Amino acid sequence: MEARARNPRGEGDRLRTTLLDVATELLAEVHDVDQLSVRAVTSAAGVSPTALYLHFADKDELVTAIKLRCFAALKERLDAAMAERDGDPLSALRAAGHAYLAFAREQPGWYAAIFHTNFRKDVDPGEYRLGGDGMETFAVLVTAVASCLGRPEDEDAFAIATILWTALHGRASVTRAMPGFPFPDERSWIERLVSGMVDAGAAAGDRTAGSPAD
Amino acid sequence: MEARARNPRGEGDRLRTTLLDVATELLAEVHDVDQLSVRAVTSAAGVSPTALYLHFADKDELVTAIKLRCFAALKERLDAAMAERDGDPLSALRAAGHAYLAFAREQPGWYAAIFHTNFRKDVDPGEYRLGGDGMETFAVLVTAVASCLGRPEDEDAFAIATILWTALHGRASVTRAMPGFPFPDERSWIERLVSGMVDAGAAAGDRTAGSPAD
DNA sequence: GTCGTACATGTACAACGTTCAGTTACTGCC
DNA sequence: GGCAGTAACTGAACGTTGTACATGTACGAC
Repeated sequence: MEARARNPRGEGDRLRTTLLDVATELLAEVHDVDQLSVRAVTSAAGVSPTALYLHFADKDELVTAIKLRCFAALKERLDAAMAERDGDPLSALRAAGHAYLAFAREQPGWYAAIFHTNFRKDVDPGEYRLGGDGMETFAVLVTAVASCLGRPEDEDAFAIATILWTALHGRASVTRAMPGFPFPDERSWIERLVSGMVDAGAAAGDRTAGSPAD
Repeated sequence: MEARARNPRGEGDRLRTTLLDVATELLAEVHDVDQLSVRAVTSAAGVSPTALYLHFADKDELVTAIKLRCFAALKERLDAAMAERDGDPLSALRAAGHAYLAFAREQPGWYAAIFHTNFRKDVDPGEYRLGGDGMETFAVLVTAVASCLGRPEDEDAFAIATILWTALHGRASVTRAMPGFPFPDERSWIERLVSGMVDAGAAAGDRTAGSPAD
């Protein structure tokens, strides 16, 4: 829609960034990547539809790039929430849970993009992975769990972290798909989840390691 | 594609069933409702594309009907798994967990359909709900949790059941979106989840009710 | 000035969901 | 038997989608 001057020579990549900016912005409004059309993105960027293909092989590649951005935004939010409770790992874990659900609630389009699956039939299933930011973010969770347990980042901490994450994601996902579902209030639910799993982990650790309980 | 004789008078509704049958079957192959086109469904049913609109207002209504079927299939699977362990609620809970993940793994299209969100902008958000079968299925989970705790189906049992469900759904969803994620093996993961949450619930119950532990 | 190339645009196509007017064939009525 | 009525379905067409391919345009180097 907007008038736009062509980029100077050597600066063609600027359009790539612009397209990503615009697409991310639009995604915040439509709440679903499938609702985000190539034409809507390019037109909002002030460019012809086919200009997108100078910077992305197809829409899928655009979406993948958007996913990375959304993941980074989520990571930022979680990091901030946990940093506020630095020194109190249990409290940090709860804060992360609230931040996670808040992000999913307030930015449903971005959140959904992270978990979006493009099931083209010619897909290489091993291709899909947790992007760099993703694994880093998850590692923060594992660290927090480990320090709650007062133990190194072993398999137990990892397993507990996966349970916390999947439960949070599950609640976010169910809330989106079935807004009517009568979830318990967020605070008590997260409290139950976090302390339940951490306590179980601590008990298991005591049994195997023989370390004293607090 | 197939040749097809028109239905006799008064039996027009048969096509509705046929379309649902065919669509459900195709969905098992394509793994994504968005990949399921009206034309593919109608052509597989041996009928013109527009015939679908004699029985469904739009594709959305078709998808909604499919969702109900998929939910019923999931419920059937869970019921069967839990029935096998009748009398041992903890074991039944674990079996349900395995059955749940197995369903999501073996019928990804059906499973995804259950949680599919049609985010048309003219949506009534309160409209989306856990269908009849859905709430029933969940109620079974609540019952199992309650009998693990040896207590009535109170808020605790409900809250624990939501955590179990969301964690299971979360794992299924993450596995689909990020097949590379290194989850702990299913058996130990479910064991940790179920016993962790149930133990926590039992401990909390003891504290509030003062009933003896077993 | 004119040439090469980086940065785009314009046209076109097949597939999609959907609308609406039209066709087919069975049923009850005279 | 003929004919109207209607249930069951088709065909053509529209706007939108992702995308391929040919084309245009302006700037820096010679």
